[in-house]
Amino acid sequence: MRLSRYFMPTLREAPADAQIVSHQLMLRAGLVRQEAAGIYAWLPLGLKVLKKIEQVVREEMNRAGAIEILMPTLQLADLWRESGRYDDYGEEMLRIKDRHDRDLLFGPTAEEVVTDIFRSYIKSYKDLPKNLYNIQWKFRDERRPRFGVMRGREFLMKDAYSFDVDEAAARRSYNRMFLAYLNVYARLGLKAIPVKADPGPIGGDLSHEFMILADTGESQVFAHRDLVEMGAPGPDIDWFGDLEPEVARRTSLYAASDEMHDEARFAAMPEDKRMTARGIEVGHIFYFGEKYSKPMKAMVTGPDGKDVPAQMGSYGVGVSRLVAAIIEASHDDAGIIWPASVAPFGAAVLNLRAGDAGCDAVCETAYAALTAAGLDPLYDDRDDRPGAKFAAADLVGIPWQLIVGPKGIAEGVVELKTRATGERQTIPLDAALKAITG
RNA sequence: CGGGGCGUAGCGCAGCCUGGUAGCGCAUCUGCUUUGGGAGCAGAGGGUCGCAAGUUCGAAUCUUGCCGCCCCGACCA
Repeated sequence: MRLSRYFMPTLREAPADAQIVSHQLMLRAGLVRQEAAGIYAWLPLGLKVLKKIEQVVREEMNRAGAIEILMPTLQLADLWRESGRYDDYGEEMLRIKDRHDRDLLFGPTAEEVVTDIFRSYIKSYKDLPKNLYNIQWKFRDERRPRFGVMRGREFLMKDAYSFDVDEAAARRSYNRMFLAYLNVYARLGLKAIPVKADPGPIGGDLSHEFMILADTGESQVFAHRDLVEMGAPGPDIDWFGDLEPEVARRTSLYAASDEMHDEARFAAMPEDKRMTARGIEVGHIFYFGEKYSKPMKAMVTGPDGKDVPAQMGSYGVGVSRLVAAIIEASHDDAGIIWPASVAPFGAAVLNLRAGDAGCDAVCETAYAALTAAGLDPLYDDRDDRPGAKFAAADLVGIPWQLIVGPKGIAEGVVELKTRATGERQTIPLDAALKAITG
């Protein structure tokens, strides 16, 4: 993309409304524009990042055996009356009437809809397990939206729903999502730790929140230090084999957020292993059994010929929240530092003297080569000063900056800067291209 | 929802206390000079001062109501 033809409105100063660094940088780098409290328009750069995160989530869900569908944002109130949640959900639910005076709502989540889909088609234990997910906009009319897209009212969520014939099978479904989530965060360059979460009225131990560590996190996290560095299981595990040992290895170490914190257990750990930090919740998984299947009569016939309600679990990832969370975890004074997996462009070509024949020619060559290599480069061909280009490239956080100026041209070299480290090398163009394309 | 703060040009702010018809920086446009970390000079455009009512000869400024946004808290299957 040539920047002269693109739409990337950057701001030198952050709007006063933005208090936390990710929100400030998202506005300054032109990722989003606020339309109302907790409601944002996604500008080109922000949309690219959002789509990339979405794709990582999609790939890891698919790998773990989940199947993508797309459910509507507007849902019928009648379904929620079946589950009993229409009255329970309260003011957070945005309620709407259509022209026939029929009650609709903007979905804050989709248990009812997915259960309705499931019960319409699946009747036998032989068709289980099933895990259906979608990546769709949700609306929760939060009392106090804040921190930009971190806690918006409208937000993009990946929500998956598992269906099994009994609790043991549901636990296996749960384990698949548990490990798949760790892979998602690892691919996004995040260190996520699974913490024990409040399982709600169902009880048991099958509920975890995934927290990434950042000073601006809304939750306090207490955890065994080793969990942070344990890493993800990777894509090559046997997803439909026995995952229990792999999950147990990660859940046996202490980790809890404030509401589940057990000071005695925490204090029992060696002092150098105790870690206290702020965390951002970027995922929540749990098993809730028959909570929806029973009232909504989502029944399957078991091997013994008897009908039982499906055992369900649900698994959420805040996709739009992850954009902010990644920035919180990865930035410096100059701007955002995107992990390569979600960077809006793979590399930037900075023409320090647009209009100079030599600079133009080298930049065009580099731009074509990077495009051909699939890097999706951003070419800053604007008639502007070098300082403005450096500042913009740093701000929007593109991993590689290929800097082309008249000084280097005279000596047959360009400069290659790595955004994350600030490291620069002055080398011939072909060497720079090779370094970028690997 | 309780508490606090703020709404003045696209962004950041001053002016308000003590009423006299709106200003600064950045950004934008034009010209010239510049060109390796957000350039300099000269000129130009852009504002129902959140909305409404009131007080007053006169309101960005004082009063009242409403709306919007932000922060803290509570809340967050």
